[in-house]
Amino acid sequence: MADPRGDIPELDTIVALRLRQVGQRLTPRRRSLLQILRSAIRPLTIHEILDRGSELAMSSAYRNLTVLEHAGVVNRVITKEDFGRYELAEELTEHHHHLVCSSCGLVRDLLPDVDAERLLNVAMRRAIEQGFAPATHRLDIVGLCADCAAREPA
Amino acid sequence: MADPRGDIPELDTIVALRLRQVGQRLTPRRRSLLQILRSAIRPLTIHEILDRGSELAMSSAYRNLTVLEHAGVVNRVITKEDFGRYELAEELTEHHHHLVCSSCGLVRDLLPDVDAERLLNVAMRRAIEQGFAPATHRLDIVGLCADCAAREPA
DNA sequence: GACGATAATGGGAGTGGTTCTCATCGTCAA
DNA sequence: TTGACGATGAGAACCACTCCCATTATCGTC
Repeated sequence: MADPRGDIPELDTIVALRLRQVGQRLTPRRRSLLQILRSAIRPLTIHEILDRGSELAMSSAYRNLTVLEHAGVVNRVITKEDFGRYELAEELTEHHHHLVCSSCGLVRDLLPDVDAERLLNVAMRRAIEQGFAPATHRLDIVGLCADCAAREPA
Repeated sequence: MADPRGDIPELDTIVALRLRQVGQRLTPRRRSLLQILRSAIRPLTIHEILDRGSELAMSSAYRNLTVLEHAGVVNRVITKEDFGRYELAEELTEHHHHLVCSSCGLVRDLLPDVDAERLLNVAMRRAIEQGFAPATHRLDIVGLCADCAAREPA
């Protein structure tokens, strides 16, 4: 029922707290960046962000996204494309995976199911055995989106 | 017993075939690139490749890695670092996942286990339900490597 | 083995995403 | 109001990567 990207009343409060913990403030620019990311249904590129954000300098966008990422409220998503995409951190939305189209570069969110996540813990445990301290994971399903699959019969 | 990165007698044969299928040849440069990747225990950056490959121009390295990737024998790995890493395609080694250190950027291979793969099949099936045609997947376990964990008590 | 067509190579210039610099502006406390 | 300090924005700088093109190697054919 509740859309995970919908209203999170205390989002500002949470974000302000996180920022304060790393010695940063919640400025108007940062608030509008979060607003833009919150209303998106997929990770956005810098240009998509600038298009939606009025009066936002590119340098400020990059700088603030980095600050927000460091504060743990924004996540930089990496794909096969040669530029980054940004989304709200999972803790502020929901843990999810990505569908990545290898043809057109489209990235779409995919909510995982409970059973799948449980299985993943096994992989985490094996990481620990190797001296690694796992914090989270990234799962991308790579293939062709519906549009590209229709276009490429191969 | 058998090290997955060890000798694969017909590697050249397989690679030559794959290249021919996309209208390319197995040249000395490409052979040496494969040799370098084969002897590595983790995905290599361009600079690591150039350091190990004598007399290899950067433009040729990039061009040939792209050709090899297109032929399906090399895989470009993306991390949080702002440059790519290359490894032999899974079909020539073994399907595996990556441990990615969020602090120092280290990438290490992790052989998957049956349960983890089962999870992925679940995720793939759900991708199909959404009109997506999955071809492969990427699973990264993100956290702190042993060295960074020791350095950062947090 | 020589020749010609075609592809591969390598150096350097070009491209574009991202970061850095710094002068200016805004914010907050006193 | 003032002063200190952080945030902002415009553009320069940076760097991974790609493109261009003259040179060189490869392969089939005579």
